[in-house]
Amino acid sequence: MDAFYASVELLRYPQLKGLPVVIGGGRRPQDEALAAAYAGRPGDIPVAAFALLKDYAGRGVITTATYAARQFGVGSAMGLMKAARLCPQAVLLPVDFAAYRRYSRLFKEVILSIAPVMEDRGVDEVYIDFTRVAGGQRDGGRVLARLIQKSIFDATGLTCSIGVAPNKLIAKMASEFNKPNGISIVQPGDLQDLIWPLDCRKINGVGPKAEARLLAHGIRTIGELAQRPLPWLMQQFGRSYGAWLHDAAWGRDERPVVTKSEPVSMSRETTFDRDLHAVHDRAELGAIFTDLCQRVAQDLQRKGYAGRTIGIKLRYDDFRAVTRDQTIAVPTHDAATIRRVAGLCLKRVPLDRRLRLLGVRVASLVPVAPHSADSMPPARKQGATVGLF
DNA sequence: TCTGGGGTCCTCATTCCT
DNA sequence: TCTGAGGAATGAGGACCC
Repeated sequence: MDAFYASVELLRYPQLKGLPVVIGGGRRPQDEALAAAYAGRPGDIPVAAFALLKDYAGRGVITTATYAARQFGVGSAMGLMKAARLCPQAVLLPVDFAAYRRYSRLFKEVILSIAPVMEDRGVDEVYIDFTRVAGGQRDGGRVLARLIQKSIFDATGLTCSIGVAPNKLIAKMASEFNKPNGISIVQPGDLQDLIWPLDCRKINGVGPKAEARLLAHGIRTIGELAQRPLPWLMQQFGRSYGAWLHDAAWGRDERPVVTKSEPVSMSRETTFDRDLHAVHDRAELGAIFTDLCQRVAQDLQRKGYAGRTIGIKLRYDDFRAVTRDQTIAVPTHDAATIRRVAGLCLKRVPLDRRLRLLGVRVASLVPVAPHSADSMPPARKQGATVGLF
């Protein structure tokens, strides 16, 4: 084997695994006090203090759910109202991104102290190249994987699942084999026995659309995909995606573990409590719009970026989404400039239907010196520039 | 009573320029 | 002057991921 990679996933709130618990639904002011009760102590959540799913009314979705809750058919990305029908007795916890970031940093620090070549894949997932880690090859990588698991648990109280394989593609699939808190090792010779029986949907990069198209051709498993000739796949799915599917089915993936990356865009968006109309709810929409621009500007300034491409996204009440953007000559992170250009974009979309979502995005980023907290310009008063609609 | 928020990457069409 | 190829930049939309 040329290289070992592992993908690691945090399992949140493992101590609640016996109870049906879902996390999601956004964060309301009344959640703050509850969150304070368990901040920093994920093992000691006052479950009784939280709402039951059946009492929820709103537009949120589930961020994650315990295995006990999943038995009722609820899971990530499902609307909370639908989940409440399936499992009304489930406990609903509000999301707490500040806590997730804290634990995320902790768990990545632990890994970096053991294996320095790490790729960040979000709040609870990383790839690791431990080709050059001392002892990384012992027992096929199992010894090192165990050490990482134990170190993460000691530091955070959280469990994780680890997949070890010749490349990132297979390591990711392997990490799913043995959840939670498992270690799975897949060697090149295991492709036919362990990977080919899986549904194509298990490939990271095959989503619901690609799965449906594959099924339409009678292709369900990765093994069936592997049997299709490359030219046929390229004809059906395009040169690039077809070739990628073929490689994936044969377990080929040459992507390195990337330790550094620059952001491409930053955005803020919000779904309204109720659908808003550009004319009837003009003042409310204008205030939200201004606020989104200010928040993007603050994000850019805090992280030290400016961007040339400014855009908007909106979603109508029928769930159609449209985007518009415009590129300006000089990169900016100024809230008023973003507001002005985003306003021009807004003029280019039809506003005859009600809206459920509005977003503002800045792309084509370049690094600039970050603003320190005390040098940040004060946020402009909301409503001061209402009236673009 | 459906369907969040914050991202990346890809494709395709259009326009402008050489 | 006409036509066309090809590349870069831009803009819109969509698939996918955590």
